[in-house]
Amino acid sequence: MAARPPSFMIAEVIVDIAHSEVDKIFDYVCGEDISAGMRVAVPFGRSAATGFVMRVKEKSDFPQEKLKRIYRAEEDFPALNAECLALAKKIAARYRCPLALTLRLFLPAEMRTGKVSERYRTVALAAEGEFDTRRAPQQTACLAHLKECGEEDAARLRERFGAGAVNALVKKGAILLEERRQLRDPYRGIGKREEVHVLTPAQQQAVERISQTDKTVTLLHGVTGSGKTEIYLTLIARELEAGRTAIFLVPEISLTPQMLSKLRGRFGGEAAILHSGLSAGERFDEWQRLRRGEAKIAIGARSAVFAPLENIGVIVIDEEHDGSYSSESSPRYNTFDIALLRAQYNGCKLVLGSATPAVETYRRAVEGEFELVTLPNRINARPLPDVCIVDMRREVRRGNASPFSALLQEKLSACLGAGNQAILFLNRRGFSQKAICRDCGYVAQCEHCDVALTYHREENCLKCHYCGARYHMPLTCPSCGGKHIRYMGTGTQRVVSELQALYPNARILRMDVDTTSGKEGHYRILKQFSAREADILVGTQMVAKGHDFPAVTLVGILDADMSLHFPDYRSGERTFQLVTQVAGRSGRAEEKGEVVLQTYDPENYILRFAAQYDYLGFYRHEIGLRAAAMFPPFCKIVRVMVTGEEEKSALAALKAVYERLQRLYNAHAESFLFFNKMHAPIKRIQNKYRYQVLMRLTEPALLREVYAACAEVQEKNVLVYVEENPSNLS
DNA sequence: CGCGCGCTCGGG
DNA sequence: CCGAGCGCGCGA
Repeated sequence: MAARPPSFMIAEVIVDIAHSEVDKIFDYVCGEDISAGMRVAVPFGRSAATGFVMRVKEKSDFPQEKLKRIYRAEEDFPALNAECLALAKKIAARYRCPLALTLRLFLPAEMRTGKVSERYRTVALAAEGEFDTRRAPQQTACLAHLKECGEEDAARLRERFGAGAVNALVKKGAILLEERRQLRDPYRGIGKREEVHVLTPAQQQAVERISQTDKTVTLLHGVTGSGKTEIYLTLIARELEAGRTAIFLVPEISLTPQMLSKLRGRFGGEAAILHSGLSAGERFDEWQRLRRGEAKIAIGARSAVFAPLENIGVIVIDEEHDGSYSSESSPRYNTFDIALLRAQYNGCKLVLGSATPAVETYRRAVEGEFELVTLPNRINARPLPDVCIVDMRREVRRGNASPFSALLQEKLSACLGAGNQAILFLNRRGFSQKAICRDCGYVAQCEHCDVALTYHREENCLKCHYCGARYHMPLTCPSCGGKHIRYMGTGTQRVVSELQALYPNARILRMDVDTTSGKEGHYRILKQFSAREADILVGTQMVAKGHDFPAVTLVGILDADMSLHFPDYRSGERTFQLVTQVAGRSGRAEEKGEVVLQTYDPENYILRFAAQYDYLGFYRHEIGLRAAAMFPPFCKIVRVMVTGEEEKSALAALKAVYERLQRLYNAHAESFLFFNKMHAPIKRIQNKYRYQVLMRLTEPALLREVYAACAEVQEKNVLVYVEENPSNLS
């Protein structure tokens, strides 16, 4: 006779406490009802904790008598599947963070805190057979009603016929009560079932190339309006037909109701939406639908990459260049990295889409690591708007001190005269930080780093955020000797007041952080503008994304180069993306659009290429510069941040981590382009002192050691973390 | 992370 | 000699 398996098992548990001290496996005794991936309640120390079952085994190496028993399972199903468990381990190893932290990524936060559970409603059904209700007219009526409509919500029944009558009927056995799970359904009713669109030959070809390539990753590079979305939807639909699932990722802000309606229209209830705008209950239920396999497509911002799906057929990352795909808190994962792991695990395709791909992504495509599919034409061959570059230095010389060039004023008048709408875009990135000469366009730069210097008001000096060098403020321009050196751009408020003076009859809407409170605020303003309650919309970055305004025929970019000299190696790339995106707001309907691009640097190659919609030209130029200066993708910029409220302990931690890193530097000096420790450019944020060790590495494998060094010096009161190619060096 | 144990120091 | 304060290490 075969040996019977033991009636109890051992569960390997990670307690849900995000601390390196308890980041290890604890063995517990459990029954047959416990399986890997389940959340469980366990005795821990002198109290209880929740934990994740990583594995179930037959025998423990830990002394038998010391083992305790799991109290219970938190749910009757494993919250995490095998893939999620494997992924959580990989992410924890890569970013050197406690496993509990990465396991949490896979669950809706509400589930952990226990504040949310499934919602049930009670349904009443009429039972078979005859029941005596002769002396109770309410009961008779109730039963008749129930027989007629088959079933009814119990609460409504009580409301109508009285709780007493209903309870009596239940007691008699005339009514059966049944608990049913009820889903809180966000966006119920939006999106009508749509006919499947017929693809253009170019779209069809793109779909086939993506399906047939043997590369895991495809970069779909298509100009605005080239129909990328329809390609994604077709790929997703194909996978669903084959019985697989899909993840569709979009940048944080682009989950507009328009987009949702389109997806719902195409996929109906098979699409589950995960994003921050949902209520806790809704998010929990959408997650639950995915986990149970009731929904097959997860749509959402970066966190949706952790969707509880199995058998994934395709993962799409739309607008792949968008900064919101990088996490800003621990673990600072990159959505692409996670998506790639999942694609490899599932043996499926990962599609990256953009009109303006990140330089690093495009390089990986041209180098052959990714399949590159290009859509050079708009779907109905409608031309892109013409872009006029205006030299603002000439405007200043002519005595025009207003934020609007003569050309822009002329075109604005024509636009408003024709009854159309206009958008004025104010590029506030790097606002009030750089020193620019209003006469010749000179921008103060660091001697060693080839990036613009940042003006520090409190010390009245210019600093380089890359090497920490300090410079005196120039009184006269070193280039032309002029005295009109300015430190500030123009705020939206001033633009609006000057605009109103020029066009007293125009209805002007302003959109920036001051006028928008939360996401609702954005939305309200965009809706107003869309409903043509205003003629001109003045705004910052926010106006660039989402939303079609068919009546907009003119876009003015007031200071296109404000983001150009931002102290970030990606400032050129960002400017190109921004200009392309803003220009895309003009002329969406029949009428051709126009764009006026104002700049103090009209010769700038980025603006030239952007005005021509020449991504390839931009890329070739930019990659050459990056190679010459040894910036990413030819190196990795790594910043180790040390922050803490006590200056002393923060400094001690900085010293400790610097010592370890210095050893690494000494051993691999040839792989370091730069290595230094210093104050972070902003020395204190929210009462926390900030120090940093800045490195530029040519050998990415050294990153592991950097993470290790940080994990070693991690202690309480101080936070030590690693940023890879940080987008914001403040 | 949260707790208790034990070491240390100060008071009468 | 005893009590309060804090730092360390444990938790299965």
